Amino acid sequence: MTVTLADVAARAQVSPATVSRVLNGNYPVAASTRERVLRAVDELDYVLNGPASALAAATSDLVGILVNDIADPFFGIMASAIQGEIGGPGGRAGGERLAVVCNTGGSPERELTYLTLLQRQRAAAVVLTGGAMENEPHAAAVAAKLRRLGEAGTRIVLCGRPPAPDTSAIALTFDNRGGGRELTEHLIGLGHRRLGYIAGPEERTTTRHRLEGHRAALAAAGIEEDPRWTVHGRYDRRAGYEATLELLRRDPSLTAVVAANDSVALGACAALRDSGLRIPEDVSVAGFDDLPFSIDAVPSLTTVRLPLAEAGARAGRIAMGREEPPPGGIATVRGELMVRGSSGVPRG
Amino acid sequence: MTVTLADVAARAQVSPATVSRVLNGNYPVAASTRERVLRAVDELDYVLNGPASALAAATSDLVGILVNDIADPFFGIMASAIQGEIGGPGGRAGGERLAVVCNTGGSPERELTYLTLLQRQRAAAVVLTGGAMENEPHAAAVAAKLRRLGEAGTRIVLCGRPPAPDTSAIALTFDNRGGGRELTEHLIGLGHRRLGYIAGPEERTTTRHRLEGHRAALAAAGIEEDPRWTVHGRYDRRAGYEATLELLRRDPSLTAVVAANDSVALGACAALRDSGLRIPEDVSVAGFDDLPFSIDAVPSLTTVRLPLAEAGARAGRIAMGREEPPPGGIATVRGELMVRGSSGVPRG
DNA sequence: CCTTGGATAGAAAGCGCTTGCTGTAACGCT
DNA sequence: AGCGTTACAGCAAGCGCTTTCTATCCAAGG
Repeated sequence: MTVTLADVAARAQVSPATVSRVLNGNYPVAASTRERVLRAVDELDYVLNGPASALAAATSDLVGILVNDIADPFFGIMASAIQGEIGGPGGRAGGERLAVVCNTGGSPERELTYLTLLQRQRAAAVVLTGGAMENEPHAAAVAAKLRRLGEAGTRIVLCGRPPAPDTSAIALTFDNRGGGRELTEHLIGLGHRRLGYIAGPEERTTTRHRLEGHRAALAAAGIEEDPRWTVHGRYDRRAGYEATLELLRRDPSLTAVVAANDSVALGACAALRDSGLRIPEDVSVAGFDDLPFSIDAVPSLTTVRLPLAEAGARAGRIAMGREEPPPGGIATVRGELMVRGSSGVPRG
Repeated sequence: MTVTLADVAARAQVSPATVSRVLNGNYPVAASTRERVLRAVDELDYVLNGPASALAAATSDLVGILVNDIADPFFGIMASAIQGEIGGPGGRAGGERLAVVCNTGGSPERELTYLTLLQRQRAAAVVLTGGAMENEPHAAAVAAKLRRLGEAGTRIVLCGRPPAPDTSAIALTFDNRGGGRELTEHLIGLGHRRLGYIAGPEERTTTRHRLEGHRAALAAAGIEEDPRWTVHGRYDRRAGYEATLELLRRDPSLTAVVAANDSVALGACAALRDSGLRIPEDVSVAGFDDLPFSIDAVPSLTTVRLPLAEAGARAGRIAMGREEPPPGGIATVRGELMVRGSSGVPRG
């Protein structure tokens, strides 16, 4: 049936142990023997049995990447960068590791399920991307899971996610608060005093941090915030569209709309246009993340650029043990304000 | 150290065999025993050892999804849909399957590497998304790999990819040719006679099929194509921008630009604007795929909608054996022309 | 009251690979 | 020449689980 190590060994006239060692290249094997073995492997078209190998060696070459929404380029870009650092050489058995992307869809249960599945597969490393849920029992469950994974030797890296105390997880955290604050300061600097804010889903750290930054900027400028100015919704275009209509209904005098991210901002732009308002003459709009399409919006989007690819690559290297973790296991990744056409001086 | 089946068995005062049977639920176990076992599992916080299980049972619960570019929503949307159908119950051991997304980056070598890795893991199924390379030796290598995977019992589904003859692969193919033709017919119908075409990378089936559709429409309308009107590039915004400038340089009298996909079209729009041309008054633009952001372009993009999520979901179900494959193992998925603001009657 | 059979539970043989330990040549040194 | 080394190669013991076959118990049938 399927070719096994023993078959290769027989064909190469050596013991299975020798074949294994040739394949793993972690033990001296005479060049002539190695060649004979490799030829046999080739001739028989042998493919290592991953599970058997993982069982015997008590390690696997699987690396898990958890994302909230794989259809969102925010995660896609990070995942791509992470995977780019993982696919390369550096491991056992041909130096290939299987980087796998798991889509939680933002669901706490699926997040835990995937972590269990990865634990079951004895993953070599796990990278969790994006914000975390602020739901206490869930957070505790995740922390417990991470602790157990860490104890089992799985390296854990958080990319764009707040640190997980009491775990061995390395955290590369985005400075969402700082970025949010800078963005709103920019708008205030232009003269805006009545700013709507379209926040992401509640109970997410990203949502809260960006909103806190926004409010900090308002407070620093002595602007008293009107509760009507904040609406929560999902992190997508549709939510931005609807939230904007709602904001306009609540207070038509708003001169700026700050969105939780770029997709939401795009929806906001559409809603404003459909309401007959010009951007930025009537209302300024700002996003967050600076995804590739943001520059193509008309007018192009003022936003905060997050170095997603760089952060992902770094997370990937750390997960592979190819880069030193930051001191204290925590690093903050800052965003950069990108001022573009969608923000301007308010009318009147 | 780590908890094993035997530990659970000891705690529940049963044999390991019984624990295994409780966990897999494929053999009668008295309710009282089952409960005792489950309690022990819970108390010890036991997690099955995936590799050991896969080895003993000669099957695994891994499902691979190959994508060309995970940062591109085109693939993200499909991957998300596929995964949505796979994550659910229906398998062994808790009914969870690990759907893993592998990013080939469009590289033939990585595609083969990933297929080998999945073969090594004895994946339960593999879904390949997106166009294939038209490089003969590579195509043959992939076909051989797929054949071997199929023989090993791995179910194979192609989603948005042409059929692979002589393999057991089920194919859900996008009608790129038909879509391309319809799109160009629309533009011709508006009165355009000089149409630039920004094609994707050569050697890809998707690129060729869309281009063939375009040319078929031109031919049907009796328009002789000028070789200067076609430029090849990558499937991203940047390539679209540059290709458009090149097209304009070659023939400033073009009245329409057809792009290989929406991202490219967005880049084309930017280039046209930067060249001082209005859309669609001076030049019409069309894309392909109808990704979520396309409707937010200004003007919104005329394009061909591909039912990515539906096709992905179907592919996922077929991969899980929960839906009958189409007759002959091949189904064609049609696109739908979406006429929007970026296409109009040519000037003059 | 013994037999028959259904329902469970256990014993044990692997699944295919890795690796510590045990040979065994060939080599270099005094 | 004799002996310690070095450099490979092989043996065999698992890794933790699944599953076939067998054993046991008990209720029902004769």
